[in-house]
Amino acid sequence: MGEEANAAVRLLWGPPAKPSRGPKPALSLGRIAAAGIGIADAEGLGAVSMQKVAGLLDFTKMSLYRYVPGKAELVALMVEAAVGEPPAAVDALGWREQLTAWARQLEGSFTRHPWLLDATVGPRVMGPKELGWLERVVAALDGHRLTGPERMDAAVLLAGHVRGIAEQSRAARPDSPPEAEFLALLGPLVHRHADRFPALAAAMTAPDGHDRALDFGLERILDGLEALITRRAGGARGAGL
Amino acid sequence: MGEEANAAVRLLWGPPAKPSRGPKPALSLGRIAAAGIGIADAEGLGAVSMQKVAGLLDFTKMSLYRYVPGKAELVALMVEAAVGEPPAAVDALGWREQLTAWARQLEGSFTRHPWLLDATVGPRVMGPKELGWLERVVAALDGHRLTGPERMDAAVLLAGHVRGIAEQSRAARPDSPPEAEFLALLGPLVHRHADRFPALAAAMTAPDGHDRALDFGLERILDGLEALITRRAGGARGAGL
DNA sequence: CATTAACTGTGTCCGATGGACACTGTTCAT
DNA sequence: ATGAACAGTGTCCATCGGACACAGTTAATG
Repeated sequence: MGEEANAAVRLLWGPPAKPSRGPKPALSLGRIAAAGIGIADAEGLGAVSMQKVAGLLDFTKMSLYRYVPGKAELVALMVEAAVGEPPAAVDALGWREQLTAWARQLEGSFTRHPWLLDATVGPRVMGPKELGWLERVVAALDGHRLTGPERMDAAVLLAGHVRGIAEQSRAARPDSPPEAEFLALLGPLVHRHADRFPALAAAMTAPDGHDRALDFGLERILDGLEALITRRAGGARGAGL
Repeated sequence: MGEEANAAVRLLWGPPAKPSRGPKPALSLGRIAAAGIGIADAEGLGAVSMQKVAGLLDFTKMSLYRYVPGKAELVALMVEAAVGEPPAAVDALGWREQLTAWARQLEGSFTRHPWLLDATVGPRVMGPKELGWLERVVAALDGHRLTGPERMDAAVLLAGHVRGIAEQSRAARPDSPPEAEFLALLGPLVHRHADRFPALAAAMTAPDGHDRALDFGLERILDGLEALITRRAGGARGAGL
């Protein structure tokens, strides 16, 4: 059990390379991942196939299997390379500012590589960079009397929000590899059935720009966290535990 | 453009059936969707193929195409059937209680049908039931001086949180169709590289039960929304606009 | 009642996918 | 120099979604 998972771990966490006997590898994990990212950026994750990646590098499909155990691991490498390094911790800033910058940067990654949304669903092995992003959130919340699980939960909350915003703004974008006008389809649909969706019909005026939408949720979350932090800091001791 | 999208709209929103001339259809959209859901529940969304669905109904693969234009629309039907009806609005309850119940019920749907997480990524046409869920959030926030886009943003925020929690708790479940022990893999990984992830290593004690994790984020979000609502209600008029 | 047009389900075929496996050729350690 | 380890290739396979032509069935029409 977990053979394949361990293979992914070795790829993402293992040593960068080991000198060996035979001919020198003409390819590298980095080049393979970059080729995959190029395809995914241009045509979506669904267009990434072993054939296309190999073709882009002027190699045969099967040669890739010398470097990567399978497609899942290829995608894992692509994700790890595409999320990039997490933003550096700036101790001078407060936790609110740090988390705000974190969320904006993460949203930027999702915008640059929309397929990241598809590639990061479901149980998977996270690479060091992806874990680094998580680390930054938890670290920013250190020293505020939040328990370990609470800090983790806050990170999940923040990441989930950014994901949701990125997904929504991707659907609204008119380019996108798959199709388009889904938002243009949704508007008339809601208004045509305004009797069944009165609140929606009333609320759907202009679709909030995704910057606004990101900031709205972000400020609600941070306000909620701040309330918890100040409550813990020393304020009312009566609020049970 | 949008031909296929319109086909999906017709399937999800169109009339239930129209009496016609030829032989009576032996199948129905409902049965087909149910068969697909059965497979997805048991083996994951990836295991859902036209062949398997047809086989489960003792039909040929191609017969399904008489009912459904393609696999994307099949999945759309499955989603619409699996999310189920949104919780009824209980006017007696406050918005906090309504949204809490909403989030818990949605999380329940994701738990019952983990593949919903995979099926609801990316731009797609939403069915009436899925839209109904959205409607309930927006309706619950009516009458609190929030703008239309703000209420929509709040819905996205809430839905994103539930998604995030569901995804995390799916990864932690030991059954799951694809693989397992990803969380069991993550723990040792973090602690082995505790130098690179000090905050994570400190915070990763016990993985918060998913009930706790859901409620944590939920309360932060609701606190944040409440702060905004009371601020709008009439309090400080000095907070610009 | 006979005809006909519409509709349903099936069989066959296709291109593309991920992957297994055996094979040739290259290179380094001995 | 020789042999083991390794890189890249070619061939093959099951499975996928889907196109298309066809035969069987049924209801509306005369």
